[in-house]
Amino acid sequence: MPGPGPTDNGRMKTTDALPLSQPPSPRTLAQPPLTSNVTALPAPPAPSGVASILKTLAILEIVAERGGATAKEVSASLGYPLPTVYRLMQTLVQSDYLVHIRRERKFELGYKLHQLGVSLHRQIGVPAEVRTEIARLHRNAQAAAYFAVYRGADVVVTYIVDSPAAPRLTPLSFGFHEAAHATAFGKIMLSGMTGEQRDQYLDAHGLPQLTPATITDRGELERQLESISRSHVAWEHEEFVPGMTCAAVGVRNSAGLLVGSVAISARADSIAIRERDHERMLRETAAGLSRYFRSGSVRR
Amino acid sequence: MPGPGPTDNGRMKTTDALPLSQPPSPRTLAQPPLTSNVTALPAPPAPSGVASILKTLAILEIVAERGGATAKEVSASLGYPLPTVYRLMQTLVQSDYLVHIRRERKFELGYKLHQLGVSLHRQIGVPAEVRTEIARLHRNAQAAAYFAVYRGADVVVTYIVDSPAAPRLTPLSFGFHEAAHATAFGKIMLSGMTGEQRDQYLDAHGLPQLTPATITDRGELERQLESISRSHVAWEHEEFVPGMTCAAVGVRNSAGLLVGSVAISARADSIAIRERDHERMLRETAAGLSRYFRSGSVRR
DNA sequence: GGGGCCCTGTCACCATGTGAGAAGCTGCCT
DNA sequence: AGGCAGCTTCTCACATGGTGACAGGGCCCC
Repeated sequence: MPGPGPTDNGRMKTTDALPLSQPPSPRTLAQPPLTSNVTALPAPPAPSGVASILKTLAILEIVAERGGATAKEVSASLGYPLPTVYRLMQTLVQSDYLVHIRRERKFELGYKLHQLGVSLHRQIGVPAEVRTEIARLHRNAQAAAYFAVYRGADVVVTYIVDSPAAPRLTPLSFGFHEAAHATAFGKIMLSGMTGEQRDQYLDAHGLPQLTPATITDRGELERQLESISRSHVAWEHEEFVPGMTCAAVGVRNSAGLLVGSVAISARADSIAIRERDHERMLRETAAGLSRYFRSGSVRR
Repeated sequence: MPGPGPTDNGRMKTTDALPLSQPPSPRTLAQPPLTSNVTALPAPPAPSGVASILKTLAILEIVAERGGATAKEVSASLGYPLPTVYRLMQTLVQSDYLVHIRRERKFELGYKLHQLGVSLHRQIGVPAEVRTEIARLHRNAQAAAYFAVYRGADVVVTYIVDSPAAPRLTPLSFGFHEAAHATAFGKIMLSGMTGEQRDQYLDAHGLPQLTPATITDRGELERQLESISRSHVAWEHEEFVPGMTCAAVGVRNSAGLLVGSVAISARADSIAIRERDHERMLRETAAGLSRYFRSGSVRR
């Protein structure tokens, strides 16, 4: 068996069972080598949780990543014994989360995942007004345009309009909710939290260094958030993706609470010369959407 | 619906029918001993599979159906003890399949489901040529138009074009793969199988009666399939949805194998007068797509 | 301040999932 | 065709890991 290293046959704590190995989560990207000193940080995600379920979900994600996989491949890449893999996969097949394509001897994703994806979008529900305003912003600013909202404890991108000429930042897509400290819309949302909420959030997520310019010092971030809450606009210069810059403005509801934010991104050099223009367009879009969240109409 | 119900096809309406699902506490609950007599029914629910995973997936689906649910609601409607529900849901949260919205004390679907949905669509991958041809068929026939393919052991709808004036049959959407015996594209696919494959399929799925006109007799179905394999067109008159009728023609690849089928649906009365026209348009579309699957181009 | 929910621990039990081994089952190669 | 070499399913004894009653924080709302 091509298992990694010494196959621990005996009944041991299969501590390596951390199935979070492969998932293409942006969490694991951009690991600056740093000094390889053994940081005592409890970096590995807590292994808490029901093991068999984590295993099953890991299988699902492997199949998603590879665009279909055989049981053997799954067994090899996750290190689970073959009969276990079959049992778990059959359970997924039975519930329509996977499909077994016997002809090709492999498993692929099942249709239930389509339904769940649709349900997710329905739950998030971006109103048509938001969509048209973000599209308009994209056209006017000739930059990728985003809308993000609070959801639970996260800041989530819920709508994006871009084009080949003005593409989105690659890690950004619907559902993105990491790295608030390094994105413009993330900073807007952080600046709208109470100090306590912010502490809790930053404790949980940390300030990973994504580029050389990423703010990793808590004090510096706090100072910038302070200034953002006065100017009502957040900028981010190559702190998230090298060579790219972002700006965002908050959207508030009738109670004056921050409900979301509007953002644009563009190449750092191209946007620099037009900061004023871009800020104005952002502010106009945000004002229109704030009106919408107050009164149900974008028009003044 | 709650996945655990095997061979419960014909259950397609996504009504919010209370997920009675499986026995709440099958073992622990002391059953009134007497009544155990009979019920020699072959135990319709075959709860084969890993129980904890079925429970977890059932939770996921409850949250999807209701558009968010509290742990208590889940516990009540599935009959699982509260701590168990919390444990399972937290595991899902940890893997981004659920999100816990503390403010509203409820759980909603997580972003991983979006990624998985996207992966599913990528795996199924409907070519642009198919999309444009189906759209053209919809316009010309002024009827909802469908494309379905084999996938594993199923016949799956992968693309639909409809409009308010010519809406799709309500249970039909991307990923639909039930009731092959009652749909036109299903009949086309069944007619392209070997007798053995067909037997296996029908044994597994049965011929549930969906409307008064549904063919539920295996012999009658076989006879009709026979005739379909000669005429190369399948009709279905109110066998799937009352008042609606469907027609389908197969699409073949260079090896002459059936790879998919094209279908349209319309009100039974409106389509009746133009059967010839509709058949012709279906045949033209199917021929074009067959050319595409043979040579990579729709054009002759 | 108090009461009523949510939510999260703790813990002993034992049902449940686990994984080695081996037997079906295909389809491929010779 | 035969036989082989995978893939897939089954069986079974074991102890692990999940389970669920209970109880203790935490939070909001009355």
